[in-house]
Formats: sequence, structure tokens, C-alpha cells
Amino acid sequence: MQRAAVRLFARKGFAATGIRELGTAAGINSATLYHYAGGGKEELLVTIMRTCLDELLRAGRAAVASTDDPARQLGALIASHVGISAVNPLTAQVTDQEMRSLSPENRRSLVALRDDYESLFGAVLERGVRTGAFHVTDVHLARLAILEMCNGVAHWFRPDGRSSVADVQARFVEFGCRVAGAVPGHEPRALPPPIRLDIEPADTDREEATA
Amino acid sequence: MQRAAVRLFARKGFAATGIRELGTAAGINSATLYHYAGGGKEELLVTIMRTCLDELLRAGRAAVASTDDPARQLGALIASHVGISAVNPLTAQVTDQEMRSLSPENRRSLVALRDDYESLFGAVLERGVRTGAFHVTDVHLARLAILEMCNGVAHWFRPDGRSSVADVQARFVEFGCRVAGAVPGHEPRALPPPIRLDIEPADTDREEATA
Amino acid sequence: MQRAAVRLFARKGFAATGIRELGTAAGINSATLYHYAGGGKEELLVTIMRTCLDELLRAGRAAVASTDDPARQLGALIASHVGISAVNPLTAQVTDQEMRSLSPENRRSLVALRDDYESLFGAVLERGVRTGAFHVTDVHLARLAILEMCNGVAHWFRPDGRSSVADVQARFVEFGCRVAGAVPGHEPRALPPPIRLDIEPADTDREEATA
Amino acid sequence: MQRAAVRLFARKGFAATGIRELGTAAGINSATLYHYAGGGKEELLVTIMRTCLDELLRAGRAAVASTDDPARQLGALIASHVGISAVNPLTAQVTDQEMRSLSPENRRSLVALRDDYESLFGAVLERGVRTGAFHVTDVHLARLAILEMCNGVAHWFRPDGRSSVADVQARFVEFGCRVAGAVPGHEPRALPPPIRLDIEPADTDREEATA
DNA sequence: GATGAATGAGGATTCATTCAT
DNA sequence: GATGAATGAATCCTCATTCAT
Repeated sequence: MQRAAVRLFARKGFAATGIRELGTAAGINSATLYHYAGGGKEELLVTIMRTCLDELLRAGRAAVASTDDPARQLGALIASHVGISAVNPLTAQVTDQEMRSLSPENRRSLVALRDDYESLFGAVLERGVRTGAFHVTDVHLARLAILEMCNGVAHWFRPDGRSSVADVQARFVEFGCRVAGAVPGHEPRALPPPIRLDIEPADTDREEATA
Repeated sequence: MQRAAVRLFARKGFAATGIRELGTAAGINSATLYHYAGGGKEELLVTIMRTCLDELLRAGRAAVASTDDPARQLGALIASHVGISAVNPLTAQVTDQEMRSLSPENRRSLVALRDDYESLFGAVLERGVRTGAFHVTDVHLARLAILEMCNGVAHWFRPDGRSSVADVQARFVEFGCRVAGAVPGHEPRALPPPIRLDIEPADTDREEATA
Repeated sequence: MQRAAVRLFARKGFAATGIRELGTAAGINSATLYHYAGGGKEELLVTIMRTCLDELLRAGRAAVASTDDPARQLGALIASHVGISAVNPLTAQVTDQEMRSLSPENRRSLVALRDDYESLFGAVLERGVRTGAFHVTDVHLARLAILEMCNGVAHWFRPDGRSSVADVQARFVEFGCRVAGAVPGHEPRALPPPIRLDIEPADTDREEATA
Repeated sequence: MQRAAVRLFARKGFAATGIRELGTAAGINSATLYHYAGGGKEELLVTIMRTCLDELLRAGRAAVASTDDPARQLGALIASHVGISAVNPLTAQVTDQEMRSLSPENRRSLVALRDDYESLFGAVLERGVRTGAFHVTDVHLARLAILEMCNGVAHWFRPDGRSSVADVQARFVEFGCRVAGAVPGHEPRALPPPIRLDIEPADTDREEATA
């Protein structure tokens, strides 16, 4: 059921997805849906976003904790983010795009979660600038650039595309470090492979994409 | 009227925006809207997206034509894209996010337009790699990374934020060239300032942002 | 303009015909229509029906007055009715079918007109029965049968069909007299040819028909 | 619900009947209507017309099969048609008048059904003319005259009127045979009484009528 | 005389949701 | 646990009509 929600929200958007549609896609009656998600459509969305952000945050913190070297920290963060986005593209896409569809209360808590997560990047960058590991004129803009670059992965990545998850991770780590002005050679240590969330639909059928 | 549509579509999304709401925001009756946009909501969206993509394409081609040096071409493209996105953030945001809300016919033509535009980046990158101006392992991924990085500007840029349009342009040109592995020193020539589209709402009132 | 109204009312029905549609078909703006027909759609319909009923009544009275012989009177009435219906099929069709679309006041006066007309048939039949010219068990039912038979002409008659107006008139006079149980041989005298109303559209384009 | 639809369609016409109105008349919310008739108004109309035409066709075939004598066949056909029309006047009226309100696909199939039915009359008439049972100059016109005469019954018949169903049947059989020029004395055998369709509203409340 | 702009009311239909079964 | 029935509110859109130009 969650999987069906992820797929439809990703394909058509939250607002454009009907609750009957969700039921049909999940193989249940639309009324039955209220047994499992008493809060209706929005509860489904909240669960999706929270699941994704929780995992991003968990993996991100682990990435930061995996080393003391700012360049390696940044690389690990990017690898983590890109990995999760590539392995769970629909979930990540929904999480990235549907913040505006939430009611104020839910938005508040999830925005806070997202801000927590994004601050990981900010902190690493700032420390790296102080230690001389990075060379950027404006840390703030660098953080935004790197984050959006990574978020984009969820939009275009296709499991059957020309690049593997590992490829994309490696390239984007490189891109991110370049943006940060890091001196090369600080490859991040091998990290645990990105976890496939169980809310991510199996058959990733999306229309357009270009990976 | 178009301006009201841009604002609402950007804030709430196309599907979540009612036609009564559009009327109210434009100060007219919702029925009157059909005098000017016989095609209803979708016609408004199409106009918005086409206007934006047309301008991106026009400015992008001018950017490419402004020099022969790949690094300067890339810089000019990025400056153009970032400039347009920063000066017309709501329009650009809608254009970037609502492709899925279009009916098949309209989607086809607008996707084609977007692909035309994005291929400008691809062509410049490829030529630069051949000429040795750029150093990237995977041109394809580089193009995606740069484009998404630039698209992001529309999401967070605020005219009253801490960075001016020119600042953001300069930084993102730098970021993009770094991603492409360009050797520094090929600053793009000064380009005509980004054009403010007349469909971009005047008072940029958005909820969250961080520039 | 009246002609356009007749055509559309006949093809789609009064209620299903829009006023913009009427304007377009008449080559004018829908607002201009209110100069000529201040009463809107209904005024057009009333004019159509009154024109048709007036002509039926005028010609019917003339038919009755043309002779004293009941069989010839009946024949003349039928020839008149059938002639008018065949020469003005769309007008007659609308007149026959749209009584229910009228507002109460208009309906009252037009129903009265129609009843006046139909009573011509009733009177002739009754006199014929009294004089022994006709042989029917139930005058009332005979009148209804003959009238509906004749009304039907407007539904199926086609100017380019296999039967000419005169043919249909001759056959239906025969049918009517048979229904009334009239002894043959009382051919009605030649009557003035049916008048083509100027509200009847020129190019009689209807979908199905079978004459 | 179907009954309410028949009543309203007969009284006001299909196009002039609102869906809210249908709901109210059926004692349900207009939205509930879509549970039972997913196709909306038109589905209701199609059901009505198909039900009526199916019964006409069934009974008409039985009538033709009930004897070999053309005059008796014609009489049986007329008795059947008139009987059904008199017992289900509203249903028959709608069936006769609303063909034009159907969408092309539905119209096609229902027109085919109607043509099948009407061809029963044509076949009987033609055979009777060949065998010398009938005497008509133009079979085609005779068929049209008889059919319209019979169709008319649905327009004016009232259960509480001055004529019983059996009376009207007997008179119209007589009228029809006269039109066909049949020699008298071929009374049709007694047929099963006309079936009251369960979509025909119970309390036949119509405004004007004259039986 | 003619029209484009404008609108309130209403059109059919779909919505998310509840509830008895 | 699961669902068909039911509905009020909302959807987009079209309606007939008015009026300033």
C-alpha cells in the first residue's frame, strides 16, 4: 500500500492522486485504506517522507562519523545521499517535492528533520573551509549547489540506465568535492551500501529519464 | 492573471490550485478566466512553461554563440540559466516541476523544447571534453549534475536574500566549471542581464527559502 | 438567425442548444442576438412555433372552407398538413416536439393555438361520421391516429428522398381517408401548394431519414 | 432511480433534466447516482431505450411468428406496439424522442436496434403486398405512416383516459389494416397482454394529454 | 447596430471521507 | 479486517444574460 502510494505520488504528484486510485493500485478498497492509515492521504505522505528523511539522517550521521577528514566526510555524505536517492528514486523524489502538500503541523516537523539533515552538509563544509580542506567563496551557496545537484539524482536515475549506482556515487563525490574546492586524493572510505527502503516500489516504471 | 497563476502554481502546485482560487487571486471571476484562457488551467500552465523555456533557449543560444571557448560557453550558459532562474524564480520553479501535470500533447511539445535547451549544455560539454578544455569521466553525468545544480536556484533564491543575482551567477559559474574540470581563468564575457519575464509575479512572497 | 435556430433546435433539441452556438451558426455574436430577440432563446422558439402553427391554422381553415364534403375536407386538411410538414420539415419538427420547453405562459397560448388547429380535424371527422361519410368506431382515436400519422412526416421527410411532396400528400390523403373509413372517390380539389416558411433553413441537412 | 429518470426525461426531455434533479426525484444524493450508473445521465438513458427496444423487438418477433397470414401479422405487430406504448407510455415516449441525445457510439447501436424492429413492419407489409393481402401504392410510405401512427400512442395515452388499452389496440389494429388496404375479417389472434416494464414509473403523472 | 468583457448561477462529475454491514 | 453504499463539498467548466463601449 505504501509502495503504491510512493509510485503514484512520484508519477502524478500528491494533489493529483486520488484516494480511490491509491486503493486500486494497492489492490484494496479505498475504504480499507482508512484502517491502515486513519489520517488518509496525508498520513501516507508523511510516512513516506519521514521514512526517507530518517534514513538520510541516519546514514548521513554515520557518514560524518566515519572519519575526521572534511573531504572524506563530504564525500561520504554525498555518496550516502546519492546512493539512497538512486536506490530509492521514487521515495526520494516524493520527499524532495511534496513538502508543500503537507498540512502546517506536519510540514513543520518534517522541514525540521530536513533542515537537520541539510545542516550536516553545512557543518562539514564550514569545518572544511576553516581547516583549509575546502576553498569556496561562499559556503552557503556551495551547500545549496551540492545539495540540489544530489537531489537531482532522484529525478533522472534509472536502475536500468547507463550508469550503476556505484558509478553515479563515485562521479558525484568527485563533482561535489570539486565544487567544494577540495584537493583531490581524499577518497572516502568504503561505506555500507545504500539501503533499499521497503516503501520503494519494486518495478521502477517511470516515463522519462536519462541515466 | 498569468502572474497570479505563476504565483499559485509555484506555491501550491498545479493540481492543488483551484480555478476559483486563480480567479480570486487575479481579481476576476473564475468564469472570466475562460475568456482569456479558453483552455482553462492547463492553458495557463502551458503559457508559463513555454514562455520560460523560450527565454531559456533564446538566452542559452546567445550564450553559446557569444564565444568559441568551451569553458566560456559553459560559463555563459550557467550564468544565463542561473540569472533567469534567480530573476524569475517562481516561473522557473513551475517550469521545472510541473511537466507531469500536462496533458500528453502539451507535454510532448514542451518536453521537446526542454530537451532542445538541455542539449545546449550537452553539446558544449562534449566539445570541451574533445578539445581538452574539460576533464570529466562521464559527460552525461556531468551535464545532469550541472543542470540540476542550476535548476535548484529557482527553489531557494530570494531577491531579498543574502546573495545578489550577480553573486549567485558568479559562484555557480565557478561551481559548474569546477564540476566540468575546466582549468580556471576562463571567465565568461559579460552577458546581457537576465530578462525579467512579465509573467513573473512582482512581490515574490514565498514561505520558506534560505538564500 | 431564425433559420439557424430552427436548424439547431431540430437537430439537437431546444434545451441542448446553446445560445453561443446559435450566434455562431447565424454568423453573429451571441450578444447581438439579444437585439433582435430580447427574450433570448425562448423568444426564438416561440416565434418558430407560432409561425408554424399560424400557417397550419390558416391553411387548415382554408382547406375546410374549400368544400362542404367531409371526405374532401379531411383530404384537404391532410394534404395541407403533410404539405407544410414536408416543405418545412425542420420547423414542423420543432413545433411538434418542443412544446414542453416553453415557459408556462407561452405554452398556454401555443397549446391553445395547437388545440384550435387540431379541432379542425375533430370537427370534420365528427361531421363526417354524422353525415355517414366516415365509418369509425371512435372518432377521438381516429383523430389522434390521423394527426400523429401526419405529424410523423416532419420526422422522416427528405426533399431529396424517394417521394416528392405531392406523392406523400396523395398517399397520406389516401391513408387518412382509409383510417376514417371514407368511401373512396372523393378526391380533394387541388389546393394551393404548401408555402415554404421563410424561417425554414435552406439546406436541409439532417442526419438520418428514410423517405 | 430508473423510474425517476424515465419520468423526468419524458416530462422535460433528456437535455433539460439535471442530474441533481434526478437524484432528488429518486430520493438519493446526486453523487450516489454514480455508484449505480457510472456512466452518468447517458447510461440511464441508454438503459431505458435499450430496455424498451428489446421488449418491442421481442414482442414484435413473437407477433410475426404467431401466424402466417400477413394481415394477422400486421395486426399483431400493431397490437403489440400499441400495447407496449400504452402500458409504458413514458418509457416509449423517451425511446421515441431522445435518440438524438445519445453519444455517437450509443446512438449507433440503438439506431440499429430500432431499425431491426421497424424492419419487421416493412417485411410484413412487403410480403402482404406480394400475396395480395394488402393494397398500397407505396409500401414504404405505408410503413412510415403506420409506425408514426402507433408511436403517437405514447404521446397521448393516459391510463385513466376514456379508452382502455384493449380499446386502443383494437382501434389501431383496425386503422393500420385500413391503411394497408387489407380486406377486413382477419382479426389477429389473442396475444399475450403487453408487459409492463419495471422501469415505467407507477403513477403516470403527466401534464397534458387527451385520451 | 454590434460586440467583447464580465459574471452569478448552474451544469456534470469526482472528491475524500464515514458508516453500517 | 474489509467493503459497498452513501454523501456533502469541491472540482472544472459552460450557461444565459447584461452592459459599457
